[in-house]
Amino acid sequence: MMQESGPETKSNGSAIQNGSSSGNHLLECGGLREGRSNGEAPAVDVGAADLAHAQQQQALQVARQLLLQQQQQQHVSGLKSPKRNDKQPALQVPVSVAMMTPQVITPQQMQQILQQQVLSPQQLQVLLQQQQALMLQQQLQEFYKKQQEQLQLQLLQQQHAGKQPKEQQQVATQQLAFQQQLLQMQQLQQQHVLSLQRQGLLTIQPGQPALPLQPLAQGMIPTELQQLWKEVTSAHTAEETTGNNHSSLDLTTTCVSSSAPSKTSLIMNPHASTNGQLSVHTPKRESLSHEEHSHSHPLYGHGVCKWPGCEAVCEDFQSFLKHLNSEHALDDRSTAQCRVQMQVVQQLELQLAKDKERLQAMMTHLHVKSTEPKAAPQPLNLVSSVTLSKSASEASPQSLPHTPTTPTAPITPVTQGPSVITTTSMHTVGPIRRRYSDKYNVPISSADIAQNQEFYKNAEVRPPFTYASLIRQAILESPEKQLTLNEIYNWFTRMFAYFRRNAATWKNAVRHNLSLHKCFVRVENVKGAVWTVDEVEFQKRRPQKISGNPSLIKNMQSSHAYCTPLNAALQASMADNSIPLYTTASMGNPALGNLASAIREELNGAMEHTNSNESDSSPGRSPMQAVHPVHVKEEPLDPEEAEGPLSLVTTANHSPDFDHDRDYEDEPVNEDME
DNA sequence: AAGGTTTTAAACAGGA
DNA sequence: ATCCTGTTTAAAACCT
Repeated sequence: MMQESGPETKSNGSAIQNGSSSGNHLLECGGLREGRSNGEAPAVDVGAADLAHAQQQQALQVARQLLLQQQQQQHVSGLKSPKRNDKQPALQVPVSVAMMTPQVITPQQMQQILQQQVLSPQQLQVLLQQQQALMLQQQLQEFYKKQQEQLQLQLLQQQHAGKQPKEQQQVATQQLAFQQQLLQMQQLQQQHVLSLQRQGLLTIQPGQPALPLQPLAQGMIPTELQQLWKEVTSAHTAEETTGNNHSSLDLTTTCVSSSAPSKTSLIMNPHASTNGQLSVHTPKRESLSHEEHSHSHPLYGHGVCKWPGCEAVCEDFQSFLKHLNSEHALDDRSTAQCRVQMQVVQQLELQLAKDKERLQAMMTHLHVKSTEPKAAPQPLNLVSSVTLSKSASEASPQSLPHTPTTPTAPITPVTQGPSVITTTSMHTVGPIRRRYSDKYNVPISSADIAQNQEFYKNAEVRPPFTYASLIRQAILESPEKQLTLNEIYNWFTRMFAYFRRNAATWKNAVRHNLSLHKCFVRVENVKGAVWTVDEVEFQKRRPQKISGNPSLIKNMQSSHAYCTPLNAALQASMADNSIPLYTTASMGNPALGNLASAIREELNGAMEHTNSNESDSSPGRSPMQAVHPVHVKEEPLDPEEAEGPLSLVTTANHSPDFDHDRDYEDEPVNEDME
């Protein structure tokens, strides 16, 4: 029965085969996504192939025309136009182009494209995103016009009327509000794109000009707008609105507002430094000098001071620092600007939440048949760190397009175009058997850490941990540090949605692992047999070591030396005590940040390694970057983050969702077969 | 590139 | 006979 499943997949159909094979390549290298998206012909009946092709061409033609129009408009407006567009199909048009061109596809045009159903879902999606971006752009421009008019009116009034303090304050207030709105709109667009990217929806391929965030932001604001901003800021300074009653916010600390941008950049930069799949950064950014990287400062970039409205050119970081201290010292003006920025950030966060919600609704709507509802709000890193293509085809080889929740390989049924939104974009993923070290490179938004437990509980995504690690975790979480096989099963199904299907497969794997690894000890009990963990053996099993940060490792080393002979429980608690160190350190690391098991594991691995071979901390491993103190410094540890990973442990045993003794039905491996 | 690890599949045995 | 548990082998993928 199961024997058949493997071969059957391979000989199943060309569509599926193509999908999964290209999907595998996809996993390996983001650059190939491009090729895949292009070359991928919709899986249609051979008889209809020509017709479909013609239709697709037609729709592509429409899309190209629209984009050409956009380009022309953009050219007229004097903006830089990427040159590759005309050569590339709609899918590959850089979003930045669309972002800067105030042209929206009419509903009719969109309808046309949609009705044809021949644009690949990716193409549709890009178009959709462009439309959203364009709407935003239009809003911005309208807003700009209105504000400009208002402002000029007010300036006139100010000149002619007597300068009464009240009016002055009013004007200043409005100017501030204006600044705020401008910034908000500007950042909203960035944020919007960013959010799309973080959802895994928007993928900028490495091969094409990536969306230049910074230039984009600047490009979106007409020069006069910036001029206006400067006027406003200077006017504001002149008037010295110390009282500033327009804002109810109390600027208790400047770090509040400054930490927000810094956080943003922290979120973005790691993304940029991954495999390029989700890269937001520009090629230009990539080519920044090492010095610049080492001096990364949220207020400094591209040799320019990024203080709102400043843009002073600073040749190097030192001069920037000087500039910062001299021009943006703690005074009323800076304080006011900070306050504004604070509000901007707040609004953006609100807006982002709304947009995310909207996106979720959109995807749910477009993806009725194959959406995993919980998948969208998940941290991006998780998606990228987890499995799929391959695993899905292995785990449920017959997974057909209609499979409701299986995050399958990019199978692209022509009749369900939109479903690919999730299968390809959301789950653009790594190979199934990635080990922890891989995930060191995967960035995470620290705020999402706490959600991961819920995520794995609800999203059918393969957890990036080995069976052995999971089994061990299950056992260690139990009060007695021992579990029956069935209880281990239950833990798996309780904690991971992924293990609620294909039970035969993973249960077999669990048993296999229990038997295979010496670290799992079977203990005869009155009621039967239970499984325990021999921690020493477990550590022997994994000589994988954490390199780098010797101090950190050494820190734990001493305690570990005493702990080694202790039983699993003691060691586990010891590891728990050390977790905050690693939690902070693993900020940029989704997989490690998620589960305490992984943290413990790494912890133990590191200590084991250090104990057995102190001088041999192999350098040059990217993983350690995530554990490096510099990150600790940049991302202050906040309680929520520190407790994120632990929450899995602490909440695991009282999950109301599942009945402990109720085993999930063994779903046949071929559940997806007709 | 080799060797170790992990996953998946499967055969088999013993007990309930 | 069937299911569960446990062991073992094998192959492939993955990782260092």
